Amino acid sequence: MIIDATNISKVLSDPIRYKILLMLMNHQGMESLCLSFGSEGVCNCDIMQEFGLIQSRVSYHMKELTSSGLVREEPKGKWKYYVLNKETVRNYIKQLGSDFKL
Amino acid sequence: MIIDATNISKVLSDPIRYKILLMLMNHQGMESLCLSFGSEGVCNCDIMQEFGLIQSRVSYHMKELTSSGLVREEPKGKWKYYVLNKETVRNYIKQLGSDFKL
DNA sequence: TTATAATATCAAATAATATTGATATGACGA
DNA sequence: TCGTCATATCAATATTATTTGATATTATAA
Repeated sequence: MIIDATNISKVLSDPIRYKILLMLMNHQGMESLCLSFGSEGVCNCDIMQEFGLIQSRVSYHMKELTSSGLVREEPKGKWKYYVLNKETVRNYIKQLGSDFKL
Repeated sequence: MIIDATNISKVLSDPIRYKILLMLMNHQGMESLCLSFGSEGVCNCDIMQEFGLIQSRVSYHMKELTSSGLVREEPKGKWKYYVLNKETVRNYIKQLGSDFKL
C-alpha cells in the first residue's frame, strides 16, 4: 500500500479530526450513541453531538478522513457509520520509520 | 517528554519541510555541502541550494522545524547547522501508537 | 408517491499558513 | 572599527484550509 506521509500528516494535524479519530478508536465495536437507533459504530450525528459541531462541518472533516484512508465508511440505510482504519495509521508509522530509519 | 501529536503532524505536513527532514536524515554525520566550508552537518545555505529556495523561506521553515523539536540547531560561528532529532519522531510515533492502541 | 431524516455539496466568508522582498541583526575577519 | 556574509524578522501578498448557511441528494417509511 502506498502512503503519502505528508498527506496523512495534514489530515492528522487538525485537532478536531484527531479527536474524531480518537472517538472512533474508543468506540470500536460499541453501540452507536445515535439516539434513534442502536446500531454498531459511530455515525455523523454521534460526532455532531459529541463535539457540538454542525452537520456540514462534520461532513467536511469526515470526507477528509475517509479520502485519506484513515477512516472507512459503512453506509447502512440512510446512515453512514465510520470506522477507524488502523491499517492506515500503521502504514503511516511504517513509512515514517523507514524514511527516518528508526 | 510531552508530544503534541497534531502539532508535529502539522509540521510534517508541508512537503518542503518533509524533504528537508529527509535531507537531514541522509546527511547524518556527513560533510556539509556548503561550498565555503567543510564542517559537519547541514546548514541553511545547503538547503537553499538543494531545493532552490530563497533564504527567508528556508529560515521560516527551519524555525518551524526547530520549534517543534524535530530539528536541533548547532550554531557554529556565523553558520547554523541543523540536525534531525530522531527522538521527536520516535516520540511522535509512540504517541500515535498509544493513542490508537497499535 | 410524498414527507422526512441523514448526509453531501456549494459558494461565500473567514482564518491560518506560506511566500516574497526588504531590512535588521549578529558573527566574523581584515 | 568597518565591511561582509549568514541568518532572522517584518510587512505585504498569495495560497490553502476551515467554517458557515443554503440547497441538493439519497434512503426510507408512511
